Amino acid sequence: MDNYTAKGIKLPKTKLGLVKMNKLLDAAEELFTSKGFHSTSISDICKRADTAVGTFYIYFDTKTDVYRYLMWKYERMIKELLAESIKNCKTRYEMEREGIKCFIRFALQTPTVYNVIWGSLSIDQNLFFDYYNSFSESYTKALKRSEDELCITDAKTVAYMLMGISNFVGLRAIFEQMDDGEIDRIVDETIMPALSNGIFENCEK
Amino acid sequence: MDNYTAKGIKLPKTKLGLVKMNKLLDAAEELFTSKGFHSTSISDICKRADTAVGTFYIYFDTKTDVYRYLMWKYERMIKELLAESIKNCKTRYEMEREGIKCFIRFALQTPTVYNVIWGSLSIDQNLFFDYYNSFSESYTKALKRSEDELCITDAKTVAYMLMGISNFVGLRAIFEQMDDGEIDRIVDETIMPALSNGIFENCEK
DNA sequence: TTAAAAATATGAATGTTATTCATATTTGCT
DNA sequence: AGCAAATATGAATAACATTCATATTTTTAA
Repeated sequence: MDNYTAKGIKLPKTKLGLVKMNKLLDAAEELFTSKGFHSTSISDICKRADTAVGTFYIYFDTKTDVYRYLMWKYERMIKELLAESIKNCKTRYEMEREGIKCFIRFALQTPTVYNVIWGSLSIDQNLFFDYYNSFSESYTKALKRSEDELCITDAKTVAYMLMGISNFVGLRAIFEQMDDGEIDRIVDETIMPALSNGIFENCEK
Repeated sequence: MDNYTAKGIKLPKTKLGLVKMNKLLDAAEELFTSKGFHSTSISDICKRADTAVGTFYIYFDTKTDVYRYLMWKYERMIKELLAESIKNCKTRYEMEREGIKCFIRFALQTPTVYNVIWGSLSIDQNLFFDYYNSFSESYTKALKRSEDELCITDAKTVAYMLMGISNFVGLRAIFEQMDDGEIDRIVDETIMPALSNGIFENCEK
């Protein structure tokens, strides 16, 4: 098995190797962002990284493995950002507000996160499944920890609802190129009131 | 311009042509959903449809155009199912309840809808963008028509929230292979109460 | 019914891409 | 320095999307 990580990536053993590999990863990320995964060729990546095609295959088994690596990177990044964003929150309400804002801001800055995560469906369904399973599990646990602040009976369904809201409003933020002010307004004035009072007329105002 | 539709598809003018084109469409749909877009080759499609490669290009400009046609078909199918599901509803509350149930049931029966719609991100971002733009516009208009039954100020954001909820709970229904009874229970006992009263403890019970 | 015109069918040819491989160069170690 | 391991290289391979010149079938209209 040599030096393989779990991600189809073979780690370099010299400084030169590390430099080359990072140049390849950066080039791939930049090109996936601007041109998309499938219209980026390996030779595009290698040209931008000043590297021969063969070198690419020293570090990555396939083009998909670069993708897999990116997905793993995004998962870590999002979890860290979310943890950081709610670290000073006192209530579950505040945590939801800050978590949702954080996710939407991240989506706007990193729109390729949708390409990578949702695009995994066309590459390996297990990647997609594992990603959302891991995410919904964390979210469900967090909601259960705050059970006394919530009036819900099925935390897992609520976790999926909240993930859906963040993801789809994040999508809209990208479509409409919102700025941070607009995100704050939408979360504070529409999403949080809806989560507090519901959306129907007979609810508390 | 000849005989092109808006979808990169050139319609046949004879019965033979229509038969061939439909065979190609059916073959493509089966292969895209089972193997995915990128691992399905034109020659795979043509083999399954008993057709020469060149014939494919009489009816479709590119492989992506077949995909575009499939997305358009799903879009129509979902919109028709939704319209049908709410046709006897009196209130917006009932419409949301039935619409959400309908979508989740459809997702469960047709899990490939996620592969096709979300997978479009890795094929042509415009496909994805157009799909959700069209959907959110319809949803927003519907919400505005029921404005007096809702306590919302930003219908478009709420439309995205509701799409997010349906899509993500639909995803969970697939992950956990729910049956129709479980879908009803989740919608009736968790989603609709959350949409009526919110999810936080201080809300109306 | 029939022949010309239009539509459709065909698969070999073209250019591009992901991946492999034999060979050359560089690095780390003693 | 000198040797082995690691890394670099780009031409070669195979598979693919798309094109095209040619053959066959269908429609049109006399």
